[in-house]
Amino acid sequence: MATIYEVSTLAGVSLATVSRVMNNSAHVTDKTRQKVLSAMAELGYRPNSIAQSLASNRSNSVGILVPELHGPFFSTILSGIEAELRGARKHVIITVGHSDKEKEIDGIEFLMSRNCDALILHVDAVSDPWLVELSAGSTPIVLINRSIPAMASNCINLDNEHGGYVATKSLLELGHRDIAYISGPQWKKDANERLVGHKKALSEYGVRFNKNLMFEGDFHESGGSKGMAQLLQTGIRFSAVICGNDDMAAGAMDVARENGLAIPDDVSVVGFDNVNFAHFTYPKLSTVDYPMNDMGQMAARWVLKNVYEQGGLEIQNTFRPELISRASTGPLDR
Amino acid sequence: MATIYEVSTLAGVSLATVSRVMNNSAHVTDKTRQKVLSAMAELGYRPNSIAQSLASNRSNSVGILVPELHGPFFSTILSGIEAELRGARKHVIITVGHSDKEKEIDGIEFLMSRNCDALILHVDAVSDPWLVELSAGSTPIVLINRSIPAMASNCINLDNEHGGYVATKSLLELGHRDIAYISGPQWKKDANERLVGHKKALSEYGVRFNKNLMFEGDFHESGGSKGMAQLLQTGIRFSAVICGNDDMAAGAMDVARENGLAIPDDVSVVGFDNVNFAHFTYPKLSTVDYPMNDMGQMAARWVLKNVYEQGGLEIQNTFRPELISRASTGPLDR
DNA sequence: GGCTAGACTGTAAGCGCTTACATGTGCACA
DNA sequence: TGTGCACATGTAAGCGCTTACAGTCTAGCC
Repeated sequence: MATIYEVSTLAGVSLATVSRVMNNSAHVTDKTRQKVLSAMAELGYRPNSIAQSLASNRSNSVGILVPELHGPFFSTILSGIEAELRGARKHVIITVGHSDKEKEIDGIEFLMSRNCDALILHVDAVSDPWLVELSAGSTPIVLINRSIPAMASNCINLDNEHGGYVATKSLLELGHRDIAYISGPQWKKDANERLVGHKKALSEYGVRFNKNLMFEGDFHESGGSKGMAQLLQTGIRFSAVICGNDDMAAGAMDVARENGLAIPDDVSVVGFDNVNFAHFTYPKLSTVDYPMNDMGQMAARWVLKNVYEQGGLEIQNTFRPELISRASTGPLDR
Repeated sequence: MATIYEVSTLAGVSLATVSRVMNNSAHVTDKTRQKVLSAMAELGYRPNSIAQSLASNRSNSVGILVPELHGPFFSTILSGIEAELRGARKHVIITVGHSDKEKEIDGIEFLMSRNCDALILHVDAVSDPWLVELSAGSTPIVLINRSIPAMASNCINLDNEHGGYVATKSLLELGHRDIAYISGPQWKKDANERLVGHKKALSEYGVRFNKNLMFEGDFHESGGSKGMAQLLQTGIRFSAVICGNDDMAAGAMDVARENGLAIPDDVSVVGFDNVNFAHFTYPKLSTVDYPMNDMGQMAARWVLKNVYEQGGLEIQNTFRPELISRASTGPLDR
């Protein structure tokens, strides 16, 4: 691979001039520029971005950390980030945290050691104070799907509480009063906030939260299955169930059907996230729309604006989810 | 951030010794090693991997290019790659090609300019000869889901033809003879090979391929919908339809149902890929299992073996898909 | 013609590491 | 005591760029 040195000798100019042409960083006469450009073309020169990065202390790459790579949720976020950054000729280095504290820290350290210009993190396990401290360092940090007051402007998050609220309210409006809830793991903030919204809606309608109608799942399909199985076993009557995400909703619907329940006639089901398969389920799942792609895009835009100083960009820190009403919910009729 | 220089002065040794401790590259007395290690710990030192990479011409990172980031298919492949590489403390830099020639080349050039030690590519648009030439360069290349005889040992691929074959054969065995086919874009190799397998099975059973029962889709849900709509419009009778992938199968099933057809009683449907939502559809989709995770893992393993010289690894270049029989297919009864 | 400002280009010192080579040390052996 | 050798450590030259600073050249002015 040709180096800048070879380009400079072929063009008959100095290294510095070649560098200037590459970076448009100073006045270079058109004639010189042409010489350099044609030398580059002749040699098929491409700058070594590692060397650029070392010399300039800027890598034009943004580090991303997500809990998982597979599954529709995070891949859609990634897609939003990548598309936005790619348009600005920046690139992504992706790491996985598995919602595990050590792995998250390890991943972040790796990204920092790669001189990333900024980090976009979807972390679950590390603590708020740790993140606040991290963000006080020299590498800008954006948090996605997490809200920390001390660094609010670095957070791109969903109003999960509102999501939980609208999900529940939609059922209340349909006349349901005995509403079960299969939550995500409560140590995850988003799962917890959704539950808070649920309770808020209940209390607005004067319905008492019945903790026997709640099951704490794991955000996976199997958690939904288990949850539904357990709820049915209690023998307590319920006409609707809200699930912390769509995966669990799918599991819950399966088990409900296996137990001879018709959806939505016997039990209405609401999910959360509106992932790609939500409209493939049977019946098609009513769910709370999580604008993952948009939020990924917004996180990337934050970086473009605050790190790469691109002008004219509006940042929206909080997204308000809406209910997507499909066929898995119906009015209470008895 | 502390540099190796600060570590060396604090430990009272030379730069070279610190480097040796980091890389276990030569004999260093235990006493010296301890001094260095504690100096590192005291300073919270982490090596700058950009500088390491420039000096050693090795980046410990593997470049990945996939057509898309969103959707279950590629994200599962990525997940397989990342997990395997992560275990070996290697990292991934991910780029997207959008099945567009220019973007694919651009992405590959970016990855090479980042000094990736190897590239794992899922490319659709660039030509075989171009890839052969690329792979003759100094950066090792692995192709995933593509088979080029001239570089067969660098290819990790699915026997797509066999997949198309088993899908069709399963229907033939159920008694179907009028079998429609909604293919992927025929310029994509995998789509084409699946079709070849389909025809092969037909001819084995003495059934003529009817090109009026074929529709060329785009691998997206909407392509499946369009395909089914068009097939129904022809008025030609068919009792089963095979789709080039699961997304199209989902679209096709929807349209079939909208037209009053029962699945599988009026029409059997088979998909391809077995993506995450295949068992969420109604009825649950019979499909050809594409071991995306395993293949991603295998591509990563190839790199571990051939680039990072990790011993004891078996490479399997071709994977043979199997049919997953679910509820969307049934015997022909008339 | 001599002078100066401003535009262009070159020189060289790093960025934080790795590594070939040189040097130093201690020990076994004759 | 001298020799040779293996092991431990240091020295310094890069890796391919960026960029502060210095130098050269031209045009415009008195």
